[in-house]
Amino acid sequence: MRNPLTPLGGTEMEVLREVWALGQATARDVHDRILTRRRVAYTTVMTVMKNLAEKGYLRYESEGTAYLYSAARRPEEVQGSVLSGILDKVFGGSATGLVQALVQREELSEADRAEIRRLIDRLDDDA
Amino acid sequence: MRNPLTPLGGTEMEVLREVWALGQATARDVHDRILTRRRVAYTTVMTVMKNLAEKGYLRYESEGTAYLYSAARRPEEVQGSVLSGILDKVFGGSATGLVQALVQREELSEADRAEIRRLIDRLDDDA
DNA sequence: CTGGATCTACTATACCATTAGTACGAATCA
DNA sequence: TGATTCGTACTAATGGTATAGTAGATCCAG
Repeated sequence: MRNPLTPLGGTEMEVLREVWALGQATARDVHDRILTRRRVAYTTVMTVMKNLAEKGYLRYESEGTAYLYSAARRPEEVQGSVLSGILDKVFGGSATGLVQALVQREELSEADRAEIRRLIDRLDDDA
Repeated sequence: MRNPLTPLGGTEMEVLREVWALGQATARDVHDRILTRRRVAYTTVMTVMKNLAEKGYLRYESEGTAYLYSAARRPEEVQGSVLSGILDKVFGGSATGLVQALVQREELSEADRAEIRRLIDRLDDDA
């Protein structure tokens, strides 16, 4: 797409999250984990991982015959950039609008609410 | 894409937001507004609006020779569904993780922080 | 040392958003 | 009324993610 809403697709994100969870992973490792949720070909995972490496989201090194992949970017960085895009393009830059959408749609536990308050309060302290 | 991260593309979202802002709008209206930001052909906007209507995001009625479009879904509904997808696929369902990404990346004003606190506190009251 | 398993590289296809051109009908204006 | 403007319908190219098959290399077990 020439004007995407997000820099990554759904399968790319899914694979990236598995690599983050595993630390280091071969295509086989990631494929095995994804198979617990849905059916997808091993070669599909391979292709996606290669693409992610080309885009700079993953690195790899040879481990015997296979490639051992690891993340080239921290989760916070990637998640942040995806969210920033959504904030701008979907919420017109309104952070409060985004939070409103969040609390209207998701059930937040008491612990969630406390944690969010803590995150906000910490901003005040730093300021 | 067979497994998109969001149900709408960037241009679709851009057009939809213009229709929300205008209430009712022809392709010409939307095109004019988008042109203030970037160059795009009139027919492109037309195609996107037709697609949005097919997907159920817009309705239209004849107004003379042109079509007068209006939103078929409320902003909160569409924004909420986009955000839910992101929450699941990017943040693994962690609302606090999402908020953390938000506050780490965006500068929030005092007013923003107060508003967010208010949104959270209101959940407590309802409970 | 050979056969099956495993892995990568290469190739290919489908889908879909984005982008836009062309043709033709309708309305409007001079 | 003839020409120009405007609008839609149709057509289509383009790019990129998602998906996967096949061929060939390599490795391990027997």
